[in-house]
Amino acid sequence: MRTLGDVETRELRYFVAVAEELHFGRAAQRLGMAQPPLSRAISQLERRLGVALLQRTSRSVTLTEAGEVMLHEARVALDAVEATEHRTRRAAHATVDHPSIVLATKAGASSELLAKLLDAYAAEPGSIRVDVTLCGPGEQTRLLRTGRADVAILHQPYDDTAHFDIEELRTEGQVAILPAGHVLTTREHLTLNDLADVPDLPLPRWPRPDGSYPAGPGPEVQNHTQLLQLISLGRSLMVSPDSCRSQLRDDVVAVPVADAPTITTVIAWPPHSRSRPVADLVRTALRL
Amino acid sequence: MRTLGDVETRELRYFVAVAEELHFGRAAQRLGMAQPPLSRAISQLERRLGVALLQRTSRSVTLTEAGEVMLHEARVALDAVEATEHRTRRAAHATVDHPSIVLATKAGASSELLAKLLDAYAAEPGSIRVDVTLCGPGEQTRLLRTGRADVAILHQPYDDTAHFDIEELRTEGQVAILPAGHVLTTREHLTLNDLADVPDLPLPRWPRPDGSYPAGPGPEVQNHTQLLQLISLGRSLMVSPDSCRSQLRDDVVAVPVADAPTITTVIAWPPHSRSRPVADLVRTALRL
DNA sequence: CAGCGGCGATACCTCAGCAGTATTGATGAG
DNA sequence: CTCATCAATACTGCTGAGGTATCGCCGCTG
Repeated sequence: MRTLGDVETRELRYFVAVAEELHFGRAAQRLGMAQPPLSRAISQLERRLGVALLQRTSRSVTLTEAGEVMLHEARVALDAVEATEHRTRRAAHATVDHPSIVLATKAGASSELLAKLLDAYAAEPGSIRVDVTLCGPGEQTRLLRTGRADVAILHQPYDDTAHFDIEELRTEGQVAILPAGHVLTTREHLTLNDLADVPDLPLPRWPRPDGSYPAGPGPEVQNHTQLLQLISLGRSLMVSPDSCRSQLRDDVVAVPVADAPTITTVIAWPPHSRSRPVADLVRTALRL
Repeated sequence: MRTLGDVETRELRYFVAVAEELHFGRAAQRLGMAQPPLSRAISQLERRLGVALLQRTSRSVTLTEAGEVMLHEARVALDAVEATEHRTRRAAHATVDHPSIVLATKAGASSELLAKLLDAYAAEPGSIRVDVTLCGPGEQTRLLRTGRADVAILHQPYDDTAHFDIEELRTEGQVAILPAGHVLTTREHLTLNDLADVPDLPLPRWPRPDGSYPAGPGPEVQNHTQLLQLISLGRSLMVSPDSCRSQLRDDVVAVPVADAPTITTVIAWPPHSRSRPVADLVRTALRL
């Protein structure tokens, strides 16, 4: 008989799968197992905790309030376990191989800032190799939480910085990127309201984490190059931090958006990091 | 055959036990199991990770660099798993029972501040019961990490706030608490150097987390009441935040210590807390 | 309203792998 | 050289995780 206080990661993974799918069959498939043992594992978990996590009818599965909490906490815990594995591996690797750190950043964002940072850090005494991982929006925090990256460049308020130590690097307003020659480009300033319903320039649709796209009129895009091309073709628009102006082609125009949220670029790292190189990199960033 | 990326909490618990004891036999005893399966489990873990965590001779066990990382990360991960369990239980409990939140604070610290906070919060609309857990120094952070508490009052720089969201409540200098009539009480200010080696007032010795005491000349103490009594008997001294003056008996005297680190009292909560009551409590604290 | 289909739970079985006992092998101390 | 200590190995037993077959519940449909 297993005692209380002995939850295994396997159980957490099972629960997260069911809680996300809200369907035992699909969850089992995703986990590469049969449905009955999954059902059993979940109800054992519930019995051991003495807590109902799911409300099941034969037609549907829903989360209880406690289940919602569990889902949230379990994701965090699983990330921490995964981070243990990755960071240990990387630590071992660093001792034999050349040490390096992994920096995660959103593709196409803050590139001059990043370039300056990497140059400045490389010039520091005792600096090591920095592997830059370009990832999709919102992916950086996950890499950092799961230990696949050591530092990340994030953008408040878009990215959730809750689990990290951060230092602010730069704060800037936002501009709308519009096709050259469009009516709106004649204005000095715009507001978000002006941009919400421009019939000929619908907002683009980005893929969700699972790869599907939300419904809507705008074009589906995977990256900023695509989007910029669509904008220059007069098919869409975007709102972006001020600093992106330096990289714009001349067939698009930037117009300040007065009431768009201010973007703060931050450098983030796991809260208990004891990595000397990470500390050096952060210090370098703050001196820029 | 278990695939990579499937570390179980059991393995982490085993590793932490061995890494802490640096002795397979004792670790096995602590885990309530025999030594051979523990040895096997650890070497399986190493093989699966492809990383040497321990250097064993038949006389001693030491951690490799990767092992140090693993120990640190594994503790964090295990706390997160434990937190999952506790918070889920508490969430379920809250829905049937009366909801409440648990506040952890160091015994004997910031009592007037805390009293004011609890009163002010109780007067708020929608406030719920607050269970106060008084714990030993440094214990608060563990309660918060493992989900046994929802908020804590911490004191920088003593407590490690790395894993939490915090708001500063108060900053204050420190004073030395001395027996009334002692020579040092005639001074306007003291320095830490003045206090380091007062032959008749040795610094007290507090228990370590495992219950043992460090060696030294000072008296062993378990709590502040004990220590205050020893001070009034002319056997010891202590350095404490300024605000403790209001609770002093008249047979001890407080003298400012010029170079002692400034103490910041902060309210801390887990970084991803979505608890409405916690947010209310923090807001109330900031308005004090 | 009866039959069908989808879905979670139950019953029962198999086997992987975890834990226990006994023993070996290595190494430092006396 | 011998003994004591401690981790690793060999072998065995059994718990419990996972698979298959099936049931029971319920919404849908003709």
